[in-house]
Amino acid sequence: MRYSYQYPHPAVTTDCVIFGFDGNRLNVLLIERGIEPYKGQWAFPGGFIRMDETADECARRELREEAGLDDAYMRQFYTFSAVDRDPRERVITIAYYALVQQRQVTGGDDAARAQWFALDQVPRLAFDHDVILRHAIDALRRQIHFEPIGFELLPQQFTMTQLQRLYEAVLAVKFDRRNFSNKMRHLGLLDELDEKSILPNKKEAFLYSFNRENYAEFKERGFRLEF
Amino acid sequence: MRYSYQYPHPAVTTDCVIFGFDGNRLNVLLIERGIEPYKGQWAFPGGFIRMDETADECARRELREEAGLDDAYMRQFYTFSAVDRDPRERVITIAYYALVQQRQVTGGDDAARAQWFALDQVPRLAFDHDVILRHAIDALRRQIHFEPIGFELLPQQFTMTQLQRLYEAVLAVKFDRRNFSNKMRHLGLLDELDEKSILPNKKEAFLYSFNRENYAEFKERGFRLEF
DNA sequence: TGTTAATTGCGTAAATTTTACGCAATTATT
DNA sequence: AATAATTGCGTAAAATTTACGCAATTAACA
Repeated sequence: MRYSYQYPHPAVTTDCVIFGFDGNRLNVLLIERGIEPYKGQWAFPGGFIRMDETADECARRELREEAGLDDAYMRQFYTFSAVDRDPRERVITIAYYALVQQRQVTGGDDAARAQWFALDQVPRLAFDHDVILRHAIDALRRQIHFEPIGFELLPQQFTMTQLQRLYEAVLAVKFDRRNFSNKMRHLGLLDELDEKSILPNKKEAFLYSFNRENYAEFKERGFRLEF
Repeated sequence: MRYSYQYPHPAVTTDCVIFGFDGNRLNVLLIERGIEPYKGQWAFPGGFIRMDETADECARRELREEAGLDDAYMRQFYTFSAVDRDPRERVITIAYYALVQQRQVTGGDDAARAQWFALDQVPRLAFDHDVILRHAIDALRRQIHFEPIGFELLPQQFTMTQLQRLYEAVLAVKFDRRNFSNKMRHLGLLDELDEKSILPNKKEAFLYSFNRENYAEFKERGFRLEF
């Protein structure tokens, strides 16, 4: 008991919902807790903020320490402050979601066990992390309308079908293959590459990459897919 | 110095950007600080979170205490955590914006002085509140595409022109009067009332009100105005 | 009181975008 | 060799967006 204040202070943590895309479905990376409370249950990587780091830095550090992930796309989406969301003490958590290429991480490292779960197979989570997950999905869906966020989930080069599967997975809808392709190509967000893909069990297809020059403008002006 | 912890805890506050609409422009309500730091400078109403209240409750309490506002529409939009954003100690603030009918509040009450400022006439603000304001405007613009948020800023009954002015003020664009009206009426979001308005210096016009039944669906599915 | 300007209601034609498909060519599977 | 899946390239119809016209009413002002 070494740090004292005139008024009570809550503890502050960051938690990070990590979304990955396996080419077909959207998944989340969970960590099995090694300590109480909720020992043995699944939770998002996260931890207490240090006095010399911002929330962004904290979230990024936890991501590295607990999930072995560097350079992930991250976004703060909500701060959860229910009074009794942590049994130990008053803890307010600043929640982020991250988008990563799923193959980057397979197992976690260190002591903790990390595992990918499909969105409809997520077990009961520690703390109020169920609530946090629901909010994260909502935030991601909202964001995907305004920003070409999905590109963070795909490899540098991808086929149109891969891109479509991603959008379908995030928004939980189905698009017409030809219309999706037409719309995407006319948006100017993609560069059509000369190469073609060689994917297992697939016919070869054109490869695309993300056009960084137009990225900023689409972030500003927003863009929307039919649905 | 009466509250001690094993690890250092940051202080946590909420701050609230209050948007009002005067029929023509979007304004923010600022409070002149009566105490150090930044005494005499303008800032958003806000204050330290209590251990028995959520951030939502805290923001609502501060709104009532400092701006005399009850029942405002409020929304958390970002948490600011720069290490030295407060000269006193490490303070993390959970930021909200509120939408109110501007006539509800004129002057603040209590000791503090409250005043409406047009967005382009906001003075230098205390702390990092300039940054917070910028983020709040961005968040509001983003939100207005998905949710019929603007209705919180208008009286129960309003004319189509009033609604258009509101959207124009928030998005900083101009719409064609006839197209705006057509689109809005076809959206099904409005109830056309039998009454007509009697506004000063205006020709009488039909009054509309917000159709609460369709509100939820539009929150879900989103809707977008041309621009 | 007469004239001008602003405001409102009600259109409509053209341009653009969305939507719903067809069809042939290539590749994997059996 | 036959069948199914995948991809590329269209196109016509439907729906929406965009850019205006025009008359009627009210306010403002000479």
